[in-house]
Amino acid sequence: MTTHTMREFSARELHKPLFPTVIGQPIPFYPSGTEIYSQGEKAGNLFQVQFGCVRVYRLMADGRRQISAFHMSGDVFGFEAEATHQFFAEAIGGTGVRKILLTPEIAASPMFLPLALQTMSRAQQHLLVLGRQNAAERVAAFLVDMAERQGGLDHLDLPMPRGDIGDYLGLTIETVSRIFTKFRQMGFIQLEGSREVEILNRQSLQGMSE
Amino acid sequence: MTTHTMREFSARELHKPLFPTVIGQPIPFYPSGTEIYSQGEKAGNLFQVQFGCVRVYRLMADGRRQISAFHMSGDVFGFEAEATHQFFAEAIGGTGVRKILLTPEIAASPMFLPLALQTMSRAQQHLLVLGRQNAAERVAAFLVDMAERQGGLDHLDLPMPRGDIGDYLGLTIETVSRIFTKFRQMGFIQLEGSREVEILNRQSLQGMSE
DNA sequence: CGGGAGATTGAGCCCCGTCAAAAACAGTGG
DNA sequence: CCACTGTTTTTGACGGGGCTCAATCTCCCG
Repeated sequence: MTTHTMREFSARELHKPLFPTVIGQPIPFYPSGTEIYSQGEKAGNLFQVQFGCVRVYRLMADGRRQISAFHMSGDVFGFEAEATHQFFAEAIGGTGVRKILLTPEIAASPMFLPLALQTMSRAQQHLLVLGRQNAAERVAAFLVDMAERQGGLDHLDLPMPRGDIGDYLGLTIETVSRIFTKFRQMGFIQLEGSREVEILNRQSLQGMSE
Repeated sequence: MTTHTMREFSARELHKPLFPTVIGQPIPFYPSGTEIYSQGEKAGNLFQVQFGCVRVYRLMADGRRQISAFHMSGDVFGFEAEATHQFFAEAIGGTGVRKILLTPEIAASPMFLPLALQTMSRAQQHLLVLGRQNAAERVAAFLVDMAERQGGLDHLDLPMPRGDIGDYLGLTIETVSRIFTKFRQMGFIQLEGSREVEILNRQSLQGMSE
């Protein structure tokens, strides 16, 4: 594990809180790869990403992994139907995560239900991708989704490594890499390093993922 | 479309209502294959299955279909993050569905959130199946899940045709059929017609789907 | 008994997973 | 600034699981 410097963040860097934060707590900083919660742990808190990115996933006994969602700046996650967490949540790269104590008042707040339903809706949308789309369509859908979530610009950052993308899309790391190469050769995207993507032909990507 | 006789159902046949029903409405009966709601339609109602079975699905432009859930007697469905439905819901076989007007009081009821979260949780669980399990594991998971939802007995009814199972599991109808045959040959299940399954070796099925 | 929908079975192929190696990249210390 | 090391990504060769196409079978109902 690489060492990281804990630091305080200025208010301007941080997302506007949707709910009151636990009083007196500094925004916790999670170094790359560290656990936010784990399967079996008692649930009952929500989390809001302030900066960075979080992966939420399940593991099978033999190590196969399915990432059910990536959460980016502003996203609220940690909704659970059970009393204990059914998933693992980990920071991807250094990530700031605000913890929200899940009180009855917050559960009754008008912000709460729409956020829970958004998590549901994203999962349902992703079922179509995993169940019925081929590798190229999955990667295209992923790029379009990431671009939208980063403000709809043509330039986007991928905070996560290829392995995470594969485990999110139900593909292997090699297949993801091959599709990226293919899209580059077809002139759909341009890569600047492995984590930065320039979308050159959004039409084609969008059409492919529908 | 086959013709069906509309009839009234005695109170004993019906599930105990979780929420008050729309006054004066008889429980609607949906003949096999009929639409309950469709994509783009205005959302804002919940539905509770009284008997029979419902499939909720999405379609791609080229006709590929992903069933995101089956809903059986007692289940509540129709939760949406948006103002319009993002899915189609259809009866499988003759099905009774109670409509629940989604008033602010019901949305605030203590029953409501857990039901919404259960829909979310089921979708997330299904992501692992679609993303990371092979055909045999998917069918095993499906059988175990259906058995649990029918009271944990070793005998279970499959209200839906093979095509629906395929579109739920992200497989073709042929692959589903082949796996059923394989499980029969391995002594895991016994088939009585195509819609009734006797589970002979639950251990193996369960172990396969974990 | 006949007709039709659904289910099963078979043959062949292709997409994507597996295994392996090379290349690109990042970090560390000299 | 560069050499060294470990990690991530890319690329290649190959095989297999599941899809496609097609034929047959089973099960209902009339």
